[in-house]
Amino acid sequence: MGPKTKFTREQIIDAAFEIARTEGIDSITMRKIAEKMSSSVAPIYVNFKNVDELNEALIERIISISRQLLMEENSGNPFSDMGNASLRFAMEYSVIFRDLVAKNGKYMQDYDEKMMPALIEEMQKDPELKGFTVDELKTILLKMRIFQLGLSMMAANGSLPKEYKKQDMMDILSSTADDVIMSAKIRKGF
Amino acid sequence: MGPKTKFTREQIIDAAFEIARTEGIDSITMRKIAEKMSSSVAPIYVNFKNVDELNEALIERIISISRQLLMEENSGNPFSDMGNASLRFAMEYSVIFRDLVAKNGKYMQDYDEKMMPALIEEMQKDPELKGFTVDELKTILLKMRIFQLGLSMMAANGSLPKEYKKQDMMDILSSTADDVIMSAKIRKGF
DNA sequence: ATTTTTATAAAACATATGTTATATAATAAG
DNA sequence: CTTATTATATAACATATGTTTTATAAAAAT
Repeated sequence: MGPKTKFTREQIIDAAFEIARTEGIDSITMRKIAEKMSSSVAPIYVNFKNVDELNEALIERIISISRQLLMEENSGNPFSDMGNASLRFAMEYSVIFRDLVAKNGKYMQDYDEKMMPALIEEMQKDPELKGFTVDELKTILLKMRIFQLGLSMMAANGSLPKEYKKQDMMDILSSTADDVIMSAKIRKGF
Repeated sequence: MGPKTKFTREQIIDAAFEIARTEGIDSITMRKIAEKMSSSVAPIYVNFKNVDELNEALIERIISISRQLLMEENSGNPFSDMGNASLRFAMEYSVIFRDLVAKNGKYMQDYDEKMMPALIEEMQKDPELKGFTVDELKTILLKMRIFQLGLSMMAANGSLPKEYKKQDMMDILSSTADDVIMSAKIRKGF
């Protein structure tokens, strides 16, 4: 029933991901993928109807990797976990991170909106955050999501101070979280 | 000495900018520019050696517009002015803003590094910020730059809450600035 | 008035890229 | 062993795009 398969769907996605990682998603071409696998473009078209379908598979792969990074974080503090996972992704896959943030509000947005309710729930359990209304918690969360995006973006762009290491980034993230929460408490009169 | 010029360098940059504004910088092509001007590509090559030179001119135009936006802000508070200018740019030219942040750490970076010393100086004059060391001021400034980038990015991506207007964005920016400064004071024992 | 210069248009050229068609050979089915 | 299937390579095709060439006409210089 035909010769043995030499190039699998996964290998093709691997090659595409590697190009995206180093040169950016827009730099992917069928011929480049083939070259990276030392094949022709034929195996690609056996596994994918066209370039759009391949891109979908690539996005899935990227999402799966980001999910993996998040699962590897387990401090117990979901804020911190999401911040660290986001930072790690932004640093390890900076080109892709920039592409995603710039091009696709969509995926990020869906992802965020899916996480929001769970995060609010987690916050409500946090003794540190007792006494806040849901609206107040939402504001705190929004501020932190904004800061986290800015921080990850700067990390990906290399526009943080040169001496900044990952730990410094995590520190400033956590310090700003403290700022926001402490100020919210003071405003409430705690 | 030749027929009257029908298409000036400025008109060409205008057309390129309009394409960048609506479709993104990468979507600019010589033929699209020509079509927008109802000309052939010939006038473009009279005014620019090649596409790289045109892109340089476009970047200059973009920088000049962002400078213009900043000059139009004059609250007296340089923080607030930069934040508002950044937000306005992100909202009015969201596609270009995303392109710039994603592709060109370079320009943004040069710009930021040029502004930093002036901003630190302004902060030292602010009575609100009396008593902080330069390093402490730098940390406050960094936090605010990070937040501002995240906020502008979210504004450009439309990923802020739907009901958020520009005023709400300016409010949350200013509120977070308060958070950061208030917390810094408390840490110092003020 | 003639010539020269040059802004523009139109077409051609070179290259890149997605996609499809064709040929080949390896494997399974009979 | 023969045939059918199919994974792969190669080449071809269609389109997009940067750039150059050629032709034309308008303005200036002579």
